[in-house]
Amino acid sequence: MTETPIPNIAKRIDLSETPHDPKRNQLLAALPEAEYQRWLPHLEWVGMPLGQVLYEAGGTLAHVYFPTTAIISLLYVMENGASAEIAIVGNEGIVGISLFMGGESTPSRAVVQSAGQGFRLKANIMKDEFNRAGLVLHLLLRYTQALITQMTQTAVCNRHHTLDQQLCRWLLLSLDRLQGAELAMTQELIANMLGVRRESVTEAALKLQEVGLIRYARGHITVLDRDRLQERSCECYAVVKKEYDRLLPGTLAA
Amino acid sequence: MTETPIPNIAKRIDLSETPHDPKRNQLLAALPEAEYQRWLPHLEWVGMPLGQVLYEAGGTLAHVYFPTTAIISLLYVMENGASAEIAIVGNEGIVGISLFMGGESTPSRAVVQSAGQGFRLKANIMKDEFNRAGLVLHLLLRYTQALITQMTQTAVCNRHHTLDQQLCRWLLLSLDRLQGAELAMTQELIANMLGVRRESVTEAALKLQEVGLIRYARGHITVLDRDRLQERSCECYAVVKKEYDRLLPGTLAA
DNA sequence: GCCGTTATGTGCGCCACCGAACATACCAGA
DNA sequence: TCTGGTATGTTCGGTGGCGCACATAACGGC
Repeated sequence: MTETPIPNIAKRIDLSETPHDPKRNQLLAALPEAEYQRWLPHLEWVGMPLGQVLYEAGGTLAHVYFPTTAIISLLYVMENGASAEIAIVGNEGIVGISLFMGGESTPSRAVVQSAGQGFRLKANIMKDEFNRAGLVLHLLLRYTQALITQMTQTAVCNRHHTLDQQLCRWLLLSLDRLQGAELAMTQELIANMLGVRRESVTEAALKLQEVGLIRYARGHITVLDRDRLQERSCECYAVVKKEYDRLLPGTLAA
Repeated sequence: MTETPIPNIAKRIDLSETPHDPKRNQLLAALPEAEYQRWLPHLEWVGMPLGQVLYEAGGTLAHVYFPTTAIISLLYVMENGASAEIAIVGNEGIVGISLFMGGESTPSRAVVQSAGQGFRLKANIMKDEFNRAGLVLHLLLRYTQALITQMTQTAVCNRHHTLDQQLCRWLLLSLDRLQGAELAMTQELIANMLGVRRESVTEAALKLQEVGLIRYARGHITVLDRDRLQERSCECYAVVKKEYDRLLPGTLAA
């Protein structure tokens, strides 16, 4: 293959980049201006390197996270080490809903799936803001419902759809939470997310590459034809997308 | 087989039975007394026959439901008619969380999985009560988080576990939400819930019957050995159970 | 420019579940 | 007591994904 060489992750995504606008997180952007101004001094910019664990299953949450350019996976890891992704959170959302839902923890883990940046807010501040009720509360609950839909479709998809379809869905969900059409992601990692073998991902990815939907090269996927990817995907992607759009208009890109 | 004849559902569960105590729903029982007294006049007793659809995917919710003796399935039905259960709600919970979560509707359906009774509350009353914030809100949100855990485990279970294990999990979850050790449920219905073929359920149920864990007879399952059922189940059941107990102590039976 | 590491491609037997067609058994009502 | 519907049991070929063992290929540090 004679592709142009693709530099590695560390070079392409500069984690030391100067902090950018918190409003690149769509949930923060959707806040009423008064709340936003109140939060601003508490919003702490954070780099999110690939693989970083934002919180561990069962662990206490010290912060909630608002990704801007990073993507976070909510992952359940079983006793035997096998894993399955429950949902994907990007700049449309918030990581750590159990904090304001009242559980303080969840049995799942939050891992950086795609390196990038974000902001975080201390747990007690988040709780206080949430408990003021009003618009913030309702915004966060609507977001949570959208997240529930994503989890629901994950369950359905795991039950009924082929790996091919699931890979398409997963690429589309990830793409919606990123800028650009490229993903830095090895097949090994994708396999962990989808809860399948790495070899199975290889096979599925090869098929997509053969029909020209994506281009794959050592940890870098470029989506070449988003529309046909969507055609090939199962209905699950559309259901989730539609629900995010309905509950949080303008929040999701694409 | 020379079992004692088992009368059919209609005879065993008398839907015309006089209304019983709303506090048989554990969420209602967990309400502060002041709230409970305020809700009481609005709580409408309802019979819930097998198969009744409490709300349709995408439909507007006129009420929220508090099952007492009934069990409700949250079910996603795909375009091609295949289905998959997302979560089970019994007397520990409430059906219609999207009402107070702010979405008003969900892409999934709520169906009576086991006939029984319950109470319902008009949508606007529920919303008003929720928006008073305070204890009711936090109780409902903790419940929602427990429900999210159940959905999460459904996704994981669908991905990684055998039908045998899933059937055990499903029986245990259902049992926890019922009184007694008997379930009125055809294999066909269970197959719809688990999103598998009826024949596969037959096979799995036979195995369980052979080792003496259950007794199966034309739409009636009797669980004979709960402990061994749990041993045979995957970790998913325990994770869900533990999370309900943690978030809503004393709410789940067994 | 070499070399260990990491990422991807391939082959093989295996098994759980599918889809379909069919056989049996039980129940309910005429 | 017959009869039609409903619930359950059985069989068989097909297939998607698994587990394992390798082969290849690209990168990146020296």
